[in-house]
Amino acid sequence: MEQQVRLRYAPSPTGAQHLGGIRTALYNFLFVKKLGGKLILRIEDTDQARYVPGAEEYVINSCKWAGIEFDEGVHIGGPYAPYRQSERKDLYRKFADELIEKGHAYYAFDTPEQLEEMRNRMMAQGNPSPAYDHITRQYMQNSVALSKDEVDLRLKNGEPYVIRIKMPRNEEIKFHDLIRGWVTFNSSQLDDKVLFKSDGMPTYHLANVVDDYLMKITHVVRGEEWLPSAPTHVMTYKMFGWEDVMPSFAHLPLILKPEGNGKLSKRDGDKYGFPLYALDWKEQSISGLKEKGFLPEAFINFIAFLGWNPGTEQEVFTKEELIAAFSFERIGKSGARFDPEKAKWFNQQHIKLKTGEELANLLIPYLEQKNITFDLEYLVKVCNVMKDRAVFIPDLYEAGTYFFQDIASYDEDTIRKKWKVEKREIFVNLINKIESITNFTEPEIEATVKLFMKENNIGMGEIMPILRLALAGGLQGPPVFATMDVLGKNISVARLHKSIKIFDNFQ
RNA sequence: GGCCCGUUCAUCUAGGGGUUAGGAUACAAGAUUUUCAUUCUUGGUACAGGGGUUCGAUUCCCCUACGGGCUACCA
Repeated sequence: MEQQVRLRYAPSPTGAQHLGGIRTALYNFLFVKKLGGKLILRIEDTDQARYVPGAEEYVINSCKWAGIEFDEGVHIGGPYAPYRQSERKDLYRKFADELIEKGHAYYAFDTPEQLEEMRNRMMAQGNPSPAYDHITRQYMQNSVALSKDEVDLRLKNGEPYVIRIKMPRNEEIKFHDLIRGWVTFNSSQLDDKVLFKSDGMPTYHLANVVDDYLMKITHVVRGEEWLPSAPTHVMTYKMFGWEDVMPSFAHLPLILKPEGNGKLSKRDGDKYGFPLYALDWKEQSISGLKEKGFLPEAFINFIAFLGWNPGTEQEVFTKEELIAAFSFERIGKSGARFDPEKAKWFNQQHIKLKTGEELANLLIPYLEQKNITFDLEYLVKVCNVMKDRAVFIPDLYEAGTYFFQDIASYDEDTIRKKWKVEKREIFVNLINKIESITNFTEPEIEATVKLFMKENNIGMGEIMPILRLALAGGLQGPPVFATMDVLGKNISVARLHKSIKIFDNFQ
């Protein structure tokens, strides 16, 4: 019988999680949904020095907004609780001890100063990257180099120590990566990583392997920055005798900065004039795509395409479609640069997919924040006529403020260009005609105005810009008749009358 | 420096021993629209370089270059 697919997203709460982090969560989610498995949210907070309060909530909220749902995790519990490594602290020690008993790990008493000295000495000898490895360990303060009596004494005296993995010499470590295929390392190149710190906490390397084992994780999907330490993890599984249940690995290509070199980093913040995060986090001076007016559907669609593609020409995907189309085989191997322009296009596409009602509901929080009052039914109408003109949600309002308040300012240059005094009388007649419409709807208005133009033998170009100017103050916007329909008869007519007075100033 | 992973238009990418190397974004031009936006049409720009293997290489192999990651009692 097939083992149930279980994946985990395991961020460390050291700051705001950017696009890359959410993309990792998303790929985990898509795969789990496609295969009907479980997704776990585990918090890897073994480094108390780097802990940032609020980071955990930020991750949870970001995922929630993006529509990434978990089946188990720190925020919802589950059969393998607790899901926060700091709360699992007591359970790691015995695994470290087990490795020591098996001869796969050892105590190391070296102080930070001694380690520093070792590195300086080796660098002075021409070694640019000194490592605590199978050679170095023989000359250091540890239970491999020291006598048993000495070690026992130090332990008895309560000397601080760490537990290091005893990486074997010259062994080939080969593992299959779902994205990269077979990857090979030689154990002699690997160092004796610390598994258990002197503060009583495990390091990532131990906690990660132990928890994945305990939580029956079947696939480890994480960023490419983990590839160099993957062989250490593979070796750890082997040392525990867990090879038969070792998860599959998938190391994702990194997301690169919009400009310049390097991977996207937590410290990139807002420096590109475009949010690189899902949500605002004011205390950390971080602004989010949500607050910018991104739709979560567009957000996941876009980040999914950063490194993955379906192999077809379809680009606009709903969440369900992404789940159906997703596979690791179609993830690329090279890093992808984040492109704000393409991101905007995705948002525009998803806005077009929404109904006026849906858009109105998304716009409401923005309007409330700006203290703009509105009628829901009216708002829906505005959204319907504005949606082809919006890239971000606030554009629905910002590109058509004249739907909500008096015209703030008229485009004077255009008035000078389009307004002809000799047409004044005919324009007044047209206004009267419009005022006489009883059924004030787009088709009615259009029929009336067009009939008027025909009777008076005037062209569209002579009258439409004037109407638009009178109703919207400028030359952009939805079709004039639709605009009047939305505005309603009272306001439309009032603005037309008022415009005459304004135009009169431009003889 | 060492180890590992990469390299197709400006960007995201498809493709794969013989193709006019395809799509999308951005950009430009045109059409539609009374305007803007939408939509549609058209256009330019890409297989990092050098060696092999082969009748033939962008595709397979090697080397070089370039890019990236890692190189902590951080994850």
